[in-house]
Amino acid sequence: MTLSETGVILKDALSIFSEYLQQNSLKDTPQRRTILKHFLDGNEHYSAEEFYHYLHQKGEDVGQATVYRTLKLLCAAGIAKEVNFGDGITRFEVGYGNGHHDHLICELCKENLEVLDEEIESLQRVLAARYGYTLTSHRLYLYGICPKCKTKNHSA
Amino acid sequence: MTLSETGVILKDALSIFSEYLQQNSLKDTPQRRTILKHFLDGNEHYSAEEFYHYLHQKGEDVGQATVYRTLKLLCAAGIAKEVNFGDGITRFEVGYGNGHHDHLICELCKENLEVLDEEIESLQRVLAARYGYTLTSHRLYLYGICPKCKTKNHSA
DNA sequence: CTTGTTGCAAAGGATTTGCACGGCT
DNA sequence: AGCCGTGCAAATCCTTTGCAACAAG
Repeated sequence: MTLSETGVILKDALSIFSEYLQQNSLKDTPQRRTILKHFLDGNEHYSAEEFYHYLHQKGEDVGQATVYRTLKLLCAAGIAKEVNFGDGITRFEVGYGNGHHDHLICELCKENLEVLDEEIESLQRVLAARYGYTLTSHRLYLYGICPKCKTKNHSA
Repeated sequence: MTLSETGVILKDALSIFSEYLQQNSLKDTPQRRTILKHFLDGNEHYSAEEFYHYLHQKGEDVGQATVYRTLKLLCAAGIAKEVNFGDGITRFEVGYGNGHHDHLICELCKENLEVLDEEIESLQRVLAARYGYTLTSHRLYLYGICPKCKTKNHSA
């Protein structure tokens, strides 16, 4: 089940977006709606370019520049978040209705889980405080081998 | 005190590099030695381009392509490591004689501390295992405000 | 001598931007 | 009507690559 199939996130995100646009005297255009709709649908970690192709596969015709511009806009509106797996490509994930999490990425099949451990989260604050820092955010990427790939490689 | 001022790291890194070059039938050129020497000296988180300019400030004349190629080589030899603060630029740090660590970055002054907490490290393994993953590596970036910047902003 | 290396400049991939036209409010 | 958004293509940024001259083993 994708996020938008819940029928809840989509509606809220749409209104958040409309509100954001109004408050910033920006315009509510069909392209922006299209992008938001499919972005919530996808629920993957698209790069701007991947997402552009995804849209075209879905029969939507939106310019590449508009995709880049709108994904940024969605981040500004708090609906999307940038993620960065270390391969130099900026990806985007749904950042609304979906709290903070870290990423657990299989090095073989690239499967990507969103994970969270409160103890780690709080130890990070403690660690930062040890140096006098006040933590504002963090990014944690865990790389490993997923159970499926472990099995596959044993039998191979 | 920079790493190379210890007089120890530099020597070891040089021999590791020579050894690596020999074992891979690669050549020990003046440019490669120059780059390695200043790389250890710098002890910063340079991007390839920054490092290229740094070299030229130091009066060394090495082509940009050679800098890119050699930094990669240093990574392959285990002397350098790529880091990625999330701004889409690949940076390099000394990865030899300097164990694993995470990064604590001040959002205001960009000061960058290398930090480590064993408890966090081990909880990461536990977290991955919870999903059946075997952890191979991870990257943790903590963003916050350093004590100096906190003071500055209070008085301002 | 053979093979790898260098430096240049051109190519590349990802992302941004200038501009004229078209669409919201 | 006025102003913002769109799409295109050109521009930019960072990085890689092809190639001919050159140097290390």
